[in-house]
Amino acid sequence: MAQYSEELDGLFVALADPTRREVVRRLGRGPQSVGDLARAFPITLPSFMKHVRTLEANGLIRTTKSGRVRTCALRRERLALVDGWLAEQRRIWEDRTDRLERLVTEEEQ
Amino acid sequence: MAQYSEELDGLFVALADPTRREVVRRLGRGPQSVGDLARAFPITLPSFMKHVRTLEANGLIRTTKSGRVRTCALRRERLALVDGWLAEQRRIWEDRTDRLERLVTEEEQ
DNA sequence: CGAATACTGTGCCATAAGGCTAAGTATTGC
DNA sequence: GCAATACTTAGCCTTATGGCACAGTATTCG
Repeated sequence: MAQYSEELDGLFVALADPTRREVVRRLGRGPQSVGDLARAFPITLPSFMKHVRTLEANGLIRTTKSGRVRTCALRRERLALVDGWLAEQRRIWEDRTDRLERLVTEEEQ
Repeated sequence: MAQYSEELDGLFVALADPTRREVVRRLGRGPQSVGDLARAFPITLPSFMKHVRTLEANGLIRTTKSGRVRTCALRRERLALVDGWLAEQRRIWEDRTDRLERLVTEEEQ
């Protein structure tokens, strides 16, 4: 099970929930308070807060509290890690097709 | 909760497990039988088969049975959907920074 | 044909995930 | 200061997830 990454795992788990993915989408437009975000979803605040905590625990967002308001902001550099994993898969696949092509070319000779 | 996609949801859920992510990685190098794949993991075959079924149900792999051997192959075009979602987030963020920059530029005048 | 191989199906189990209500706590506005 | 606001905490519930053992089916090999 080479190449196991707990970090990547958390990121994918965090993104595996539609509510959390939508939060990420909204935060892409800029920071927002928990309350403002929550209003967009059909679940209770405590339930919503769990998602916020999950996102923060897995590093996808950063939150700060000022007075009674907690503000959330996206951490783009962490989304880049997911991107990196996908890029790796592409690279593996491309290496493979390159090898296959060489093989076919050689056989054609 | 605009923009909800059950398809994307399945893809992220499928990729949220390290075993399944590793299977995807291995299949990037080319198709492989369930048995050959399973040997790389410290779980029983029935447990491993669940992962295979999850991957197939969410469209990340295709499997075919010939004789008593089931062969798995990666569906790259489906990984591209995940890529697409990430690209969208990047686009949203870039639009936003463009707007912010315009704002800053205007204020500087 | 009989044994070995490669899954497949069933049922059980423990934990985690995601939701809720109800009751706090800390700030802010009147 | 008192009420409203904006979370927070706690506890509970249901379903989903990931793992297991054990037994079965279908192919293939000697």
